[in-house]
Amino acid sequence: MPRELPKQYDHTGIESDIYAIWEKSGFFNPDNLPERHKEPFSIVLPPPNVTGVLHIGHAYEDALQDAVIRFQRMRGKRALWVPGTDSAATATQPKVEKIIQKEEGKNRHEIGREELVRRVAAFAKASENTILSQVRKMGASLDWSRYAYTMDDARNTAVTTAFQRMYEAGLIYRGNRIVNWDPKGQTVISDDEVVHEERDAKLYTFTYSKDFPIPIATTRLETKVGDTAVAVHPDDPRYQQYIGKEYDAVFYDVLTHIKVVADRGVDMEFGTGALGVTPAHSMADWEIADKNNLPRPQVINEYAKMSVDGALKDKKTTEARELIATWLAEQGLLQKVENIKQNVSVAERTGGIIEPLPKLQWFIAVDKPFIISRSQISGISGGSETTLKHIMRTAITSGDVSMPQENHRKSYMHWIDNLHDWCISRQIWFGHRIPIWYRGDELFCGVTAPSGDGWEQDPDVLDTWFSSALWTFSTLGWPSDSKDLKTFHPTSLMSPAYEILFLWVSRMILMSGFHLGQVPFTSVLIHGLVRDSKGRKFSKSLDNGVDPLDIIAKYGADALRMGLLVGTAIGNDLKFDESKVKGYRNFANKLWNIARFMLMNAPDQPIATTPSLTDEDAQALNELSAVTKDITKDMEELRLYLAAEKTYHYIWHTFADILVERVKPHLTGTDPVLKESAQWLMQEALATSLILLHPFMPFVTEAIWREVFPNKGLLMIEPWPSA
RNA sequence: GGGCGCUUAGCUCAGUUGGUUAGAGCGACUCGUUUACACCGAGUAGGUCGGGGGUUCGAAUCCCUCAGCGCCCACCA
Repeated sequence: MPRELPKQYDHTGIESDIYAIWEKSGFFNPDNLPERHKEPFSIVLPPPNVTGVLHIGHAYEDALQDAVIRFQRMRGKRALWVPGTDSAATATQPKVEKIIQKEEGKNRHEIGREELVRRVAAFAKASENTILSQVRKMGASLDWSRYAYTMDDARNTAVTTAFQRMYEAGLIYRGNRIVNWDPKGQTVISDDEVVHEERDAKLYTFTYSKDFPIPIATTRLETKVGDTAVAVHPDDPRYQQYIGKEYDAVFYDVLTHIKVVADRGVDMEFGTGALGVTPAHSMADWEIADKNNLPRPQVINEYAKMSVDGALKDKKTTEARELIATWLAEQGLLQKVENIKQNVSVAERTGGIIEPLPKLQWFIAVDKPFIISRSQISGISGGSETTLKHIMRTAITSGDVSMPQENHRKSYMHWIDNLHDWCISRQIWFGHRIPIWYRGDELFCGVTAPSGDGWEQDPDVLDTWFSSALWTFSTLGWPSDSKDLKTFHPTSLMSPAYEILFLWVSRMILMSGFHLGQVPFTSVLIHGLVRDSKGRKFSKSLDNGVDPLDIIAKYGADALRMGLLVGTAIGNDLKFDESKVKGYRNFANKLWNIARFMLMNAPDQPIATTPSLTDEDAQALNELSAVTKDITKDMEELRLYLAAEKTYHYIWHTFADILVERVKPHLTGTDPVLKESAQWLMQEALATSLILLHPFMPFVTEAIWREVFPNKGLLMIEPWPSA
């Protein structure tokens, strides 16, 4: 008796039912896959923020990676996709602090470190389920049994072990350096978290005192009480005669001692051609002072207030600037004041104006030679001398990590060339605390606290990217020599947004290279950002957000996945277009109706062996086989947008529009040969179509598969046609 | 200042190592109540591939140049 499907495909309900069936099957876990799945293929999900909600960018990333992992699984690979979440401490702690401030009127110092950390951790854990259930809604075939969290025990062990080993290798050191201090967030931030904003500023030209021969220009008068030198270009005829001379001056009410030094970095054209050197409050000046062995007094503190003794003490920097300007004018030392545009460094997260300060921080030395004990990276042999920077460069140039998008590869190499030591300490409380303990002059570095009394742990925590950098192997059991690590590392693919190429991708290469002598992944597919229909980034202030869950509710996850993937070359930004998603909802219905039609005209049982076929039907199957081959190649070479579009096109404009129409009379006619040939064609074309489309639209294809081939197993592990 | 891109139909974009009349989706227009589907079907219009020059038998594709747009990095005190 022919079965009959409803006239319309309704994704509501079906999607969660299908996901439950998949999860129950156990096939998300490669250990449960049938015998034929031998060769490993692994991806580690870029962990979303544990306190976050699924946004359209995640949806895109999930669609992309799930398509790849489903394809590889059907091809017979031992496919593993590892899920996880990130504590994202620098985002999470302030969030919780804000809540506490609002509800209890207390700041973090009133709460205390231990209690705050406990609360932040609890908050993070409580929000975990939100993001995880949302990722499930996308249809992501993640192995939940291997779920990892950056702050769970296994990952904590990995982090402290990694720190200890690098410390012992001499690659982690503590140093006094000018860092980007964010007075608002009360922490150091990395260069990558600093943004530059153009602001109006006043450029003051003045001399320190009446007998000081060289005028200098600055926008930051208040820092000048901390000057210890004036730098001029060695070839500058105006100032050559003064090089090496030293002067005393009472600047405002601070006794300063200024030496004139030569430095080729000084631009003779800018300002007066002379640079007032403030070693403690400028990166460039710090280096000049270092070269010339000059003192480096700090005159501004962590709260962006003056710390110099005298009348300026505890004044805000802006206030001190006004006071000094007035004083200079009164003394007749101020030559001119100009209004200029200036780029101000601002903390991306808090909006605080960066105050460069000298601070004791922990760093990873990227240029320091060390002996790598073992290495599988081409061009770096075990036991040879190398540097972390060299590893990061070689991983790409050797091709061990394939980064086929040339533009991204170029900017990666350019970034490596300009890379400085990585400051890994942060002055917040929630996060991986630096595994260093002090007792008097003693210092201990270890995975666990030292025994004995009087030890105090370093108060700082690690940059969140430190733990993220270990992610490909910390999720697979490292530091133990686990089976997973041996089987699935290096992972097969990493697919991050270009935003985090430097922050994350490069640092994974660094860590994996040092700790395992391996690359973390063998290929990188960098994707673009999802923007709104006008090409703007999604942001709260623009209120242009699109909630993927709303879209899923309206059109289904399958349609959303297609809408995100089709027609966008991977690596370029894409504009989110709801009408496109709607189109793929219609497509799901089209496919559903092909199946409906087929079932209406099908024999009771699927035909087991090829019957005698008409020439036309045989040719149609040959064409399908050619299409399959083409699509398979696109999938292998990660041209997912083409594979998806071609599949769509075949199903709608060849299968539905041409084949179905052509065989209709045969199916309803009386010639048994024509009829059986047509039935076979329908059955085969549908089966292949479902397989080809499954990586992109897993729900509707699996749902149809269950209706049409109830005696077969799950479509998600159906073998991909070998073509 | 250094680096990387983009400019193809009204809109959003493909075009996979240069190869026959440049493609898709959406939109527009015309026609269609055929029992798979109106979340549909049949069809039509629409592009000198940003401008100019060059290489080649052949260029949207390679080179030079001009114009416009964007991103990343650094940052002048």
